[in-house]
Amino acid sequence: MGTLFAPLRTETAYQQVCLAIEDKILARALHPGDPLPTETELARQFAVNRSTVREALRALESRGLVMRAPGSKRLRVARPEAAAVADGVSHALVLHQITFLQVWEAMMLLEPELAALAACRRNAAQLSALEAAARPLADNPTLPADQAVDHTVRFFSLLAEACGNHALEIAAEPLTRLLRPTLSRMIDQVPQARQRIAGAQRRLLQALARGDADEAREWMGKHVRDFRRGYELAGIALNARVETTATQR
Amino acid sequence: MGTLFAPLRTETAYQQVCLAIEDKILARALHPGDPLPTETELARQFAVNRSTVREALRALESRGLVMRAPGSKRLRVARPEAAAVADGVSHALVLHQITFLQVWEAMMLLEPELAALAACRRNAAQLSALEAAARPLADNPTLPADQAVDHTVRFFSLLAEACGNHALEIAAEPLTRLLRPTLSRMIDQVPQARQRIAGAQRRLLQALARGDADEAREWMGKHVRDFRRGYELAGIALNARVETTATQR
DNA sequence: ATGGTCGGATTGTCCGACAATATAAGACAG
DNA sequence: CTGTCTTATATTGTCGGACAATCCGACCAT
Repeated sequence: MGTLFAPLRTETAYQQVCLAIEDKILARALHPGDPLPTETELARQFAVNRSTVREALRALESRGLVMRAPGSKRLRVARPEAAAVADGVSHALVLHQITFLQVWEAMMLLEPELAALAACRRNAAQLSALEAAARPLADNPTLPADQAVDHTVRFFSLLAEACGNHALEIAAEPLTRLLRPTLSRMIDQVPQARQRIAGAQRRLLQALARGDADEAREWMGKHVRDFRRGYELAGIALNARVETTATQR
Repeated sequence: MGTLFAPLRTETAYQQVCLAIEDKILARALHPGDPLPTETELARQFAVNRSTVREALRALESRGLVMRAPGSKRLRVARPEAAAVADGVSHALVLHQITFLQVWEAMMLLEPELAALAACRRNAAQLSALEAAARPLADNPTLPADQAVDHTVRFFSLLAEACGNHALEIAAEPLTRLLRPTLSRMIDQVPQARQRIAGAQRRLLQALARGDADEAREWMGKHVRDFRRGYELAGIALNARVETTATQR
């Protein structure tokens, strides 16, 4: 077993540049919001060609470690937002051929506790944002499926945000995202789906407003369980691989 | 509130190329393992310069959607491995200034259930891999802290792998990774830490071997709770921001 | 302060080049 | 025919330079 030599890694120039900048960001030598030096300046400092720097920057950019403010040219140090991270994770899950059942199992585990935490920690703004997200579906029982899905998914995201734990928020976000593609089919084919969702959201909101963690957990459990039943009713195989819609960003 | 216009997005060429390839991969038009066309060929097809293609490829590469086999020139379609995804997530969490307490809270939620699932679903190979990971620490109560950390973390990873749910595995991996940097400090300063860890792992293994989900959940709960106590004993502030070690890849 | 003009700086994209080396093709011995 | 060696070709990594578009800052006039 004791291998004497490890396969030696010769890192290309753009990888080294990428790692160097990444390390500086993670070590907080560069703070989110700070403008990055210009490409020519970086090329000068690393003593490489501008093209090489650019390749490194594209790698950092795609991971959300650097971003540019909308309508701006300059790259700035950033921290990857939940949405960006979730994107990467959900892509990985799709390619790993995750089944709906696995996604559901993970949601069953996370979401109720997440709701319980949110009941204790949500602030007023988050609560009203959640109420706003629930309203369209509650007011209009014949909302087009697309919009119903949007609001359902958004409700989950807002709730995760309200739970006061970024780690859990980021863990949960990809799951709801994977729900989306099949959800509209389900909502279309199961007549009572909209009403069940609206009902669960209403009870959840009441629990959140009261700060009743147990009640919130309870209803989120019912809510997530409903999805599974809905899929069964809609005839969607539970062991079908989850798909993905076109990249949302 | 009602903004009339949305900020219009003009996507640059390399972004379009990147998205085009990404879509093809996610839609399974390109399968993992398939070799990608050469850069010149891609440049021809997209009718852009090779430099532009390269920038797109670097973005895909950094997200693990394409990789090159070691010692190979050609890029191949790949699926992001758990390790790669966890890397991105943990970086995000670090930059979001997650506290140890939040990481611990998330682990408290995930790990016991994950252990329970693993008890039901682990196969023989996974079990023996777990045993092998636990052995060094069990045999040698004075193992250097670094190695003790390695094996502790590895045990978590293997357990996640054995739970039979990729979604949960990928959700849990970043958490244990965030544990690592501070863990060696804790193990060094708390004399009984090694023994507690080894004991918990032993009981967990027994439960896993028997397929006893409840027992596994129970002991994983104790195990994770121990970390918190260990941190308190070591005088590590629970609301300290988690850090990151140099990139591991 | 607001709005308009202008020049320099910066990025996005292109072109062409070359060394290093992986890959494929061919030659050759067993 | 199979396996190994040699050679030629293709491909990538990196470089240098170029140019249009456009963002930024300064300067100016109201």
